[in-house]
Amino acid sequence: METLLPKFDSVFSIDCVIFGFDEGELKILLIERNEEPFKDWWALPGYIVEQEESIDHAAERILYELTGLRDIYMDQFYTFGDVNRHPQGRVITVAYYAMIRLNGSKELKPISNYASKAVWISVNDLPKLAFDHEKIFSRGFEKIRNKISYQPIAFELLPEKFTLTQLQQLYEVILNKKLDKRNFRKKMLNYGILKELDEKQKGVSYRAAKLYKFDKRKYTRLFQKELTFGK
Amino acid sequence: METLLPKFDSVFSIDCVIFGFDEGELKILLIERNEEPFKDWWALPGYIVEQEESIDHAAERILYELTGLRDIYMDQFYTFGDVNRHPQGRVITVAYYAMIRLNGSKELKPISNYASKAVWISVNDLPKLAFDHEKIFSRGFEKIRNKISYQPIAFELLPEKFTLTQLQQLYEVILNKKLDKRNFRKKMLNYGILKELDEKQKGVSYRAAKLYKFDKRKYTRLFQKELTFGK
DNA sequence: ACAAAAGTGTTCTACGTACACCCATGA
DNA sequence: TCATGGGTGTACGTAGAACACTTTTGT
Repeated sequence: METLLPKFDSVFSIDCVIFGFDEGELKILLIERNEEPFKDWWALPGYIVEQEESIDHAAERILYELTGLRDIYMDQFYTFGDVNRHPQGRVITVAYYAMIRLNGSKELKPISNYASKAVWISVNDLPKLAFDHEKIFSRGFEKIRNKISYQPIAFELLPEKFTLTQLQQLYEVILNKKLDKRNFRKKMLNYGILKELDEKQKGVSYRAAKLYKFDKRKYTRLFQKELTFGK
Repeated sequence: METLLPKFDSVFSIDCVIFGFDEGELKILLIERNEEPFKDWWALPGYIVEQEESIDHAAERILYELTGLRDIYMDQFYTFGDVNRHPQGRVITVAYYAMIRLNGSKELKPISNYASKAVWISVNDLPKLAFDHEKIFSRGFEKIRNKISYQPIAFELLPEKFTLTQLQQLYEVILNKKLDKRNFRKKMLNYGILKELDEKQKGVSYRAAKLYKFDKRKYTRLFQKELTFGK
């Protein structure tokens, strides 16, 4: 391909804020870097975009390399382009968030070679992060906090079958406030996007709760537009 | 600066969707390119980010070169990174929108040399655009349509002193629907963020309307959070 | 006097919010 | 039988939505 474009010493990268919900806590996936710079620091999973790869594809690839998962809900949310954000040169990074169903079976398969390990860490308990990754995380968190109020993204984080209490807990940790149980349930059920199952929770030492499913079919039929959750 | 980073044939650029409101119409600023590729096509104003320049700075620079204006409301909204979006190589572009007070005096000072002219064109009457700029425009328009519902960005487009009818017209063109006059005025005035002036409209051949100002001081005092306009 | 837009209130409905107790289950 | 969360209803206040006529001003 002929190019008339000027050449700069510049690189694109992708960084991902990958959310999971487990044991009542909102977590993100962090890696421990085993490359300079910031070797041995915690960082968001991310890497350089390849020459012949779209940025969406790069985001999916990075997620796959770390988790073995495909077809995950991902969304681009901001691009960070300060001159000195990377100590070794000009790197502009496009940030994505993803939401993963942890399902108890949260085994990670880090196929990647740029991370010595990958772990889920509660968003309330994050270590210092490499580069400007704390800023990136904050902005991503703000984004989903915002989005959960008008889009049904919460269901991406829950197991397929969940109780209303689990759903409420998830809203509470993302919005960082207590919600009223009766009001929450009334509102949720009123939307008509939950399918009540004939099944109950198992293995709890108290009254078992009914299980529900997110009814995506009904959701898209009812709402071309948007909901307002969690307010 | 030592660099261990790989080198790609890749370039960052910025593209801007610059909105203005004039004669009851929402317009954007387009340039006619005088460089290949897409020479003589209409395009969004945009250019390559310089080596030692942040992307926010690049966006402001591009706006300044075309309009002579600084300190304008600008916001990054999406990054477009498909492999073949530029015919001459890999170009990832970060898109910004801006809002400009046209004020009748809408003279443009295109200091730039990559555009043979720049004009304001109604969003309802756009020509075919170069590259993927139609996609970029649509996404930017969607973004402000969304944002105007919960943030007071409309005032960035209006003259300092405006009538309630002008304000309503602006909401109507952005939201693309008719609003009820009485409800609109009641709601707007209830927020308490408009300052009623002792002045009236001039030069109209019918009953002159009261002029208002956006009271930014009151706005920030009242709302740490957000409003919901235009619904 | 006419044309054009300014300006103004009420009613109904829907939704958010506050609030506390009994129930079912497993240990 | 006890501990633990599951599950439920009412009353109030607020905000959005529907809806039409009179007033002012310049020509």
